[in-house]
Amino acid sequence: MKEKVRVRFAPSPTGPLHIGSARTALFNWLFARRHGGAFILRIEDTDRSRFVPEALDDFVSGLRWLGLDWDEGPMTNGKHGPYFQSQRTDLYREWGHRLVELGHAYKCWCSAEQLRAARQEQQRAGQRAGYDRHCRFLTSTQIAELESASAPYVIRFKTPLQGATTIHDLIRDHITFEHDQLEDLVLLKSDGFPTYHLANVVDDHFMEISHIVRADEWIPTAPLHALMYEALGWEKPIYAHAPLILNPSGKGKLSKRSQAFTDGGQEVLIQVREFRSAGYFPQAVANFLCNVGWAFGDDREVFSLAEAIPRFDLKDVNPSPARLPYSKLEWLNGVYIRRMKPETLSVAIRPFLEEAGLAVVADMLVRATPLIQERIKTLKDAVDWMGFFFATELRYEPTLLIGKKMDAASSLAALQQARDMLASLCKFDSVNLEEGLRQLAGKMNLKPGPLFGIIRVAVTGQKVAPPLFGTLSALGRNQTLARIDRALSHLEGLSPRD
RNA sequence: GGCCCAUUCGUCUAGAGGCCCAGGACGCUGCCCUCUCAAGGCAGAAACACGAGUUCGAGUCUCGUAUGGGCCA
Repeated sequence: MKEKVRVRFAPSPTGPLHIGSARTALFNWLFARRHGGAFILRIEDTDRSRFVPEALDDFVSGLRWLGLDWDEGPMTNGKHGPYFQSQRTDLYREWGHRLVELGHAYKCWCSAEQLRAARQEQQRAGQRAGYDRHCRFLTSTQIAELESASAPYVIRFKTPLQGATTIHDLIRDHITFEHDQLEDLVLLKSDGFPTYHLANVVDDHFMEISHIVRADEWIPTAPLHALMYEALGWEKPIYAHAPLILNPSGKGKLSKRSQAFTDGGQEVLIQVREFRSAGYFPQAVANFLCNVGWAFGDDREVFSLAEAIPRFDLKDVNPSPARLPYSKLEWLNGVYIRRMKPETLSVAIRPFLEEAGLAVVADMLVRATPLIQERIKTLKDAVDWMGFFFATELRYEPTLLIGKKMDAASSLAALQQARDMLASLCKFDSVNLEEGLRQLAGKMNLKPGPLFGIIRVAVTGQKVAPPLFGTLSALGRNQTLARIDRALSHLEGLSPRD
């Protein structure tokens, strides 16, 4: 076993950073940090047809946002670069041919038509599908002939026909594959580009990767890779196949989805950047991801990555696939929000308000933030909870102004008296407001609830809003009175008096 | 269809043979607090897929079945 822990996260730049990939990256990172090892970022960009140029930026910003820093890879130094597979194709070609020289791989000249015909023949005969190994058994004269015709070929791995390969996996112990179930897969394509298998094995070897932590879905390729290491005489890394993340329905893996969708009313986020723009904190998302497939211990659910590092071990990762408990993320994000300093929170909230088109007033924001801190679950929630502070004109159904068990006329009278009292109140702060309004309710023989409700709608335009007295005081006397005046005219419209 | 993986409350999980008539968390329900909504407090409902075996004893080990999933076709 290699003495130094070196792990890698090796995404293909085919789209934005997926939450499932992020979880794999997180486990790699935790493992590296736990053992004082290196976390390497490698970009597997040999598939030109699916290449998305913006993907790299998205990976970089997504990983950084989550707090996962890499020791080697794009934008950092490293002795094992380059870290883009597209810049290493000579290496793959070299080792692909070396495998042929060593007798562990062979050139295959079969055309697409030949392959299709062979497959159909196998199906008809009820045999196992897969390449029929035609070129594996070519005679040397046949090979020489094809070589001299310089016909296009691929390089296939020569899988042993008998025996079995056992993969040692940190998360699931041993997994054994019979060789007669394996295929002679393509390593090097006819255009000279490597397949995933070749590039992966070559890179992991030369980058001195000690542990391969990847998703469950790669288990079937593990025996091929192990066989390749053996053929090349290279030391094998240790495998750890992390459980898959499933769709919320439990049907199918989440990775198949590329962007957010709605499932039974629940918004299902897929891309890391979607979590970000939905108003989740990176600490909460990272914490949340840790709790799927792994447990901190001591019945603790809330913790930082720094706290997780010393306790993390791949051996403790739960092998069964899981869905993301999104409702738990909401709760967790709320926990982080409640723990923050209000000033910090208001800074985080601001862009979300602006995004919603609100004209944010800085000191109003600072005054209002404590009122909503324990009520919002995401930063985006702030738009609904404090948007009215910044609205120039409130829009609401005037009948909402009618108090519970009251009519328009009595509501109008109550609001009018409240307005007079608020206008004359000596100090417009929470304590005074509460005292004044409660006294007023008593004087008018009203229960406080209905009265406060009328004022709440008048001032916020909503039936549900932050605590009334704090809201009024944060809003200030002028705004409060102006909004009440508007409400009074609404009520007058509802109760025409002669 | 072949190979492979997995299976504890609705969900995420703890549990490495007796500490488990199974613990925590989210969610849900009820009560308390209360100006609405939250937050908080208290209480509650809720699970070892099934069947054999090993063992004095199995959620925990073995095998089979079922179900779900992955890869390939």
